[in-house]
Amino acid sequence: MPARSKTSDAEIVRAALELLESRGAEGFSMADLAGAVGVRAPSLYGRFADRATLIDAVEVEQWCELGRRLHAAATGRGALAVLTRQARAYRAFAKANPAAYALMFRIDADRSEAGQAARAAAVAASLPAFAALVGSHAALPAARVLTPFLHGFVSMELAGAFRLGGGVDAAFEHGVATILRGLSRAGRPTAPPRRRRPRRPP
Amino acid sequence: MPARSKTSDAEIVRAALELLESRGAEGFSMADLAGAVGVRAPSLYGRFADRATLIDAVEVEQWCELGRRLHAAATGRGALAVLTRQARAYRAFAKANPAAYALMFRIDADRSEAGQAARAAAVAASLPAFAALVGSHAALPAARVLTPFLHGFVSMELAGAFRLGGGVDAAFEHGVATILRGLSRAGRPTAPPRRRRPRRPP
DNA sequence: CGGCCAAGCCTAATCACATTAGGCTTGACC
DNA sequence: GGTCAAGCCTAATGTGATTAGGCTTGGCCG
Repeated sequence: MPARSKTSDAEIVRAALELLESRGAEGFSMADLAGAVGVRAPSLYGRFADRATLIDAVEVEQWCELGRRLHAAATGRGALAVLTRQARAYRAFAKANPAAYALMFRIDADRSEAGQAARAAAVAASLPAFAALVGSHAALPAARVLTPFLHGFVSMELAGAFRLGGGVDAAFEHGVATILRGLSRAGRPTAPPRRRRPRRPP
Repeated sequence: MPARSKTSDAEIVRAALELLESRGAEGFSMADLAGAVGVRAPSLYGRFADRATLIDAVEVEQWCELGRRLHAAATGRGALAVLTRQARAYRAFAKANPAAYALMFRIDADRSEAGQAARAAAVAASLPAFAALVGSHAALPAARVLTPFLHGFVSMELAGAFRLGGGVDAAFEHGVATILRGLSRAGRPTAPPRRRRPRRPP
């Protein structure tokens, strides 16, 4: 590989994230990004097909990061405690990286393979705790109650909803607790078995 | 007012919404929009300061529309039934107008006054039902559990999450039911009174 | 009735970016 | 000591928002 690089894919992605966070999705230009890593705009196209691809790479990176944090929050025992910790980690991540977070959930844009995978991996981080809480059969439906709440809550928070007064932190804790309570009591989705431990000896 | 107009603010907003829905937020250009209402791009600037202002107007219009639908769904009695109906109306609206929905919750962009108000009005449509369910004291915290779930769910659905299998419709119903169950049983947020009907005779 | 004037449009710039074309340099490898 | 691909760069090109300046229309006032 002749001619040593002035930068790297990883550095570009990192710089892009930084720019995105500081100036918002608007005001983010290829030229600025290039400047941030010490090259000219056209040089970026040797590494990423176009702006969309680049942004996609940032998104993937952020899904991985979120996955890491959720895994980190999964230590300790007690499904309720773990899920609560993960919920807080999730919100903290979103608030610390609002632009990236917006990216991760932008509605348009077809996802790349890598994006799908990274997202799925992140989401999967909390499945074990759900399984412990409601049984492996009901884990996915249960995740589909808390996860949307988390996403909805932080995205509304970031979008500046919640202006009717009252503490936002308290509302969050209240929501998590309410949902976990609703989940742990009863609440089978369609028609799974009543209890775990199937296949008893005949 | 001399020189009769070829179009109107309202028609422009309507056309913009249509374009937005059909081509996505990208691919939406002032020139296309102008063409759709029979004028040239620069003429739009006589009515809206710039693209952002125009998009804002679309957003406000959509908040009003959502508010109308939620109000329409609020008929009939039984707080649980009303909230369930509103939840379905909410999801139906989002799925029918995905681009508009994305607009309504875009994270960046400072909201205009009108935007704030329209949003608040829409959100307020379900407060009475929550009050009936959990008492007026706890209505707001309760709304802040279900509403984020609704938003999170449909926005994840639109963003193409939920690929791990299982019926999405069923997951939605399950989520709504779970949360309403969690809310109706117990679940006071911070430290409000145990029961309604305060102020008993001394 | 004829002139005045603002509203509403239009055409022709201007500007900011993304993206492409074509070419120079460097250093690994022969 | 020459070859060649990687990695950059400068100079276009193209698209889309936005601005500048001017034409037309029709209500209204004398």
